[in-house]
Amino acid sequence: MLPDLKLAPMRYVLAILDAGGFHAAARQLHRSQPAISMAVRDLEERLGQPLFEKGGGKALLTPFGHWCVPRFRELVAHHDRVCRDALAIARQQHGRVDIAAVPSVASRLMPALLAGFLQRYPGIDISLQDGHSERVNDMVLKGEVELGITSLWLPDEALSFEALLHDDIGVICRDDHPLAQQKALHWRALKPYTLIRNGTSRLLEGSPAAELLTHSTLYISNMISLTAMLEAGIGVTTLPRLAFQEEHKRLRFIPLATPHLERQMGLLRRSGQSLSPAADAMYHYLMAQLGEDEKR
Amino acid sequence: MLPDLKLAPMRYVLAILDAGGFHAAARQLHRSQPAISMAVRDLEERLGQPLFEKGGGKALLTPFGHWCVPRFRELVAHHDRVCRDALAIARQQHGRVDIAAVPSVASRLMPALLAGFLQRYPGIDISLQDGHSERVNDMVLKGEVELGITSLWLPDEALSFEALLHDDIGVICRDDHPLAQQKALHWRALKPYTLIRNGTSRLLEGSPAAELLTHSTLYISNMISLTAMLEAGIGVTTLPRLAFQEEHKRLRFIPLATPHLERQMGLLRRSGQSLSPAADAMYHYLMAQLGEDEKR
DNA sequence: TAAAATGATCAGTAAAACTTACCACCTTAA
DNA sequence: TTAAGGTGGTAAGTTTTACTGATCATTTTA
Repeated sequence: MLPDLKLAPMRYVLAILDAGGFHAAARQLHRSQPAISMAVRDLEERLGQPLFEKGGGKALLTPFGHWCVPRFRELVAHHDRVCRDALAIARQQHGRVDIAAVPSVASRLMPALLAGFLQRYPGIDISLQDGHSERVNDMVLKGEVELGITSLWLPDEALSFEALLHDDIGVICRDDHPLAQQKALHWRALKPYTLIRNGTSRLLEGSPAAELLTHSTLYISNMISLTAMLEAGIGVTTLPRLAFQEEHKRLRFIPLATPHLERQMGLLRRSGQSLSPAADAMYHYLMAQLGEDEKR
Repeated sequence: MLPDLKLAPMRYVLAILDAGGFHAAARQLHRSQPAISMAVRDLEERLGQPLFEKGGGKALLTPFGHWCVPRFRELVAHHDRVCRDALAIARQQHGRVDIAAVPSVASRLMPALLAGFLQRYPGIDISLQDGHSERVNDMVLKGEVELGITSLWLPDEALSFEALLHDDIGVICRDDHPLAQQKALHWRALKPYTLIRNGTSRLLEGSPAAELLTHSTLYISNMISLTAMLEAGIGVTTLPRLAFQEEHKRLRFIPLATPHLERQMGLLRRSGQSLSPAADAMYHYLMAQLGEDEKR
């Protein structure tokens, strides 16, 4: 019923009009002139009506041709628009990535990383939101974001995790605290002091230092409240180094030497679901940037 | 720069989604399954990004595929719409004809003809306007209408005329007029009577009867005024038979036997300019209908 | 665990699109 | 007038593209 009209002959028709003749169109399209003639004739046969007047020496449209040409123009323009947009996205010149990151990464690492990414891929829109590790995990799993930066949580069938960097656990205390001058600590050195637990305290679980948690009576989830407590000298806490905000002048970070604890930070994505071109660019960019940092 | 993305592979992609798989799509499209696979792979290569997830057994879209598919849908739908409309016009299922006709034809012949045409081509819009022969000529020449029905005026390079029917010239008089009972007349029989000239009187020119015009002092262009004059018994006039309105009970039409005068009615169109499909249908319809009438 | 799906691959083939060479026609300029 | 330079159309042959049929590797279903 519908003879499948191809776009190329329509392009030829438009070129004939724009260039003002079959020969001129052929030159413009880098085709031979007979190719144009034959394609146009074929198109006319499919339509069942001529598009060009046959008699005169010049290329003039029939009334039917006059009706067709504007629609051909629109259709070809539509086609080109779709192609251009699709290619721009495929080539990562446009697009959008939604990322989630654990607060420490989001605030300490991402600003510099995203600045570099934006420079490299000026057309890509980025959305970054932070959340604790379970939330990041969940957002990736539910497809709310394509990429997550978090410490490895539960290994999951539906998620794939690529390690990026290690983040050492240490103790945070005020500069006048007895431990403040130490270079490294054994976990037992903490026993005499008040330990404030926080969201990252679970990183101690499964290690000898877990014993400390059982004696702790204070839990603060909010980082601002936590630093306020520490600055007030109420006690000490453990944090990954990245989560320690160096701008607090009176607080010190002392690495925990025994046991040596670290959290593994990495890129989380859904397995079995490939990334959008933009997210793919982000994925490889982060791997390259942070993998490099790791080597130093 | 722009790899020319063809519509067929886009159709394949859509069919894969609709049918739920490569095999099902192949069946639906009456193609072999490898044809689908290869076309999709080619499309993906042109875009530079896969559209379908490769791992799993099922046909699932990548995020990039999800972005592309709605645009492919729109584009394909646009293409089909243009094709369908163009074919409908080419096949004379839609379209528009503008016609002009001399008043006698417009009022006496066209109603029945157009009724038949409308029945045969229900989708075609028709515009009919009347005017005297020079005006019809002019409208065709200026492209205001595609077809004109008129008596041959000046043979013109830019116009082509196809004869349709002969229209005999006769005399119109009231039923109580001395000539009213005649079957046919010689022009000299009119000499004693008042001759009212009208727009068609020029048809007498170039014949012996032209002498009558020189003695006529009354010219009425409007047909309603003319019949009123005739019914009032003011005089007689000459008219082509078609222009004589038979519903005037007191008026008689007597053919002019010597000289036998007739106007040649025909279809006028621009030469060198082909007709729109709808006008072409009208052209051939009129030729067939009136040519047939002529034979009877 | 066999059977029946899925999609991918490869060689061969049929169809399309294109090129080269040539023709017929019209217009323009010497 | 003729010849040159333009128009587009035609025919044979070649390249490119699109497709089929047979076959394979996997995964899913029974």
